[in-house]
Amino acid sequence: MVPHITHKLRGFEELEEPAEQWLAEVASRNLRDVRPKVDLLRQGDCTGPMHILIEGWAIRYKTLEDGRRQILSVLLPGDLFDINGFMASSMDHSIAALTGVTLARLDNDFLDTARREHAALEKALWCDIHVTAAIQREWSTSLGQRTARERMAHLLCELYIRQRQVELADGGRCPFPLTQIELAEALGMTPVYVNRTLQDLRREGLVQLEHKMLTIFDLAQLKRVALFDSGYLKICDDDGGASAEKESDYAF
Amino acid sequence: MVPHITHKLRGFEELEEPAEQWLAEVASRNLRDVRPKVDLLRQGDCTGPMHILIEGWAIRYKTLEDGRRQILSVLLPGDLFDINGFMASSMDHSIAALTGVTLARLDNDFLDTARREHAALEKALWCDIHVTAAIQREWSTSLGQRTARERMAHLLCELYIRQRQVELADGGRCPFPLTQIELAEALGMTPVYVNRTLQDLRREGLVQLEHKMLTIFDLAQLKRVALFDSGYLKICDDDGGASAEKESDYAF
DNA sequence: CGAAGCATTGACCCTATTCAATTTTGGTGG
DNA sequence: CCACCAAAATTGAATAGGGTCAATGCTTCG
Repeated sequence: MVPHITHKLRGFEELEEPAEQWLAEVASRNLRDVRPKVDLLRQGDCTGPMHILIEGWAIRYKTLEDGRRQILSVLLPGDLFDINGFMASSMDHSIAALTGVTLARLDNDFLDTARREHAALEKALWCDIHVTAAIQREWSTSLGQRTARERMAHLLCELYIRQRQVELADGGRCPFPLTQIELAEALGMTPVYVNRTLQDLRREGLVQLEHKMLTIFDLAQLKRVALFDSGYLKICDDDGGASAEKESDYAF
Repeated sequence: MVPHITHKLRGFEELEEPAEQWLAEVASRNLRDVRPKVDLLRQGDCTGPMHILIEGWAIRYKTLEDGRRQILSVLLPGDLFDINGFMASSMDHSIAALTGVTLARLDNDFLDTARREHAALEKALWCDIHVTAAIQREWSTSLGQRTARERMAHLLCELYIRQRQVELADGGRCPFPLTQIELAEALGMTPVYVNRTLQDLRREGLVQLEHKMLTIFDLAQLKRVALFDSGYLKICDDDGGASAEKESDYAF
């Protein structure tokens, strides 16, 4: 049973067998389960140790004094946080479990050990950090420049492709536990308009969203709608007419 | 003549004399001047070596296929880029000189040397990276949740305070070379509305923006308008009624 | 002194918000 | 298995925040 993070890191660097074993081991030690909606780390807290999200979805978010909330990014199985947290400073944002989640807490020497003993893996970790920052920038671009419809399409593409990278999506279908309210907080729009926007996309036969599952009927077209430029995720990102076929063709 | 970056890093960690000397030296070697509006690094390029921005302003930005452009952040004197660039991957965004700028190119072993020989300085560099990421998140929050007026006020606060950290601002006044068009691209709004928003803030006696200089008449009030929570910059951030007085009181 | 870029203004319009009501879903306990 | 409740999804109508278009004035700089 290969953990999700391994799939993701393989996309960045070829990993040696010992590195994969070590990774699988640290990803199965110090596990902790957290119930849905619980904050893992709150704005103002001291930063904690590094973690891998093993199962479930989490979010980073920021709250304004008056209660408005912006979801800053979505953490999927295989994602790391908080890197760099080790330098005692305080959190500028919060992290919360969206669904029930399982976390693996990493030892403080995780990065050092990776550097010393598994060079390729360390490089892959840096790539991952780099991609994480690129995702953040893409969100800014979406929020600043894309219309509601484009933003929605873009987020659906991102979350589908990122899940595909960790083997959680296939044939145009993937888990999608975000409520419309949460989508609204991520996209900087109102729940009402999220609903209407989703209906438009559905009516056009592009996507379907029910029972916490997303189905993308036409990924290529959805990407066109989103002005989605896959470069920033730097990995497998084929599409082809029907998203069910042609699941290969890595850009890396 | 202490370089701007030294002022900033001092805000994060007490620096030893040898560290400061080394920093001043690397900040004065391998200098390069670039004219206004020139791209330093373009979307799709391979990432280059690390640099310090010595003088002038630069921007990170991202362009959509159809030409829409989002400014992702503003680089001020003393800012570093691109950290982590060393791992051969391609740029997901561009960096351009906004004004004429002076850059110092850093050797590839810059971070390693810092780690080996100037521990406090290395820590300060990590803090800086951390703050840079926090700024990015704050922009997302602005773009997603704040109104045009709040966003504008917030950006003015940010750029004033960041300049104060590198001794470029004082008594409510600082350089401000952004055009209204560029402000629009940073704030995700149109130039026309930027103009109207600025006029509102001016009419209320909060700010003035002319001859590439920003004057903030009432920082405390401007922050209130912006829902500005200074924690994310983790440094000097007093205000007090009139922003001209009481330039002390560090939060770090 | 001319031209290009930037700032400003007015009028109109549209995307997305607000408010409020209704229906559906999912989870819980009896 | 059904009844119940809270949370989420959906709908409609009215509205506002900010965009669009187009014209004019102002700078700056070669």
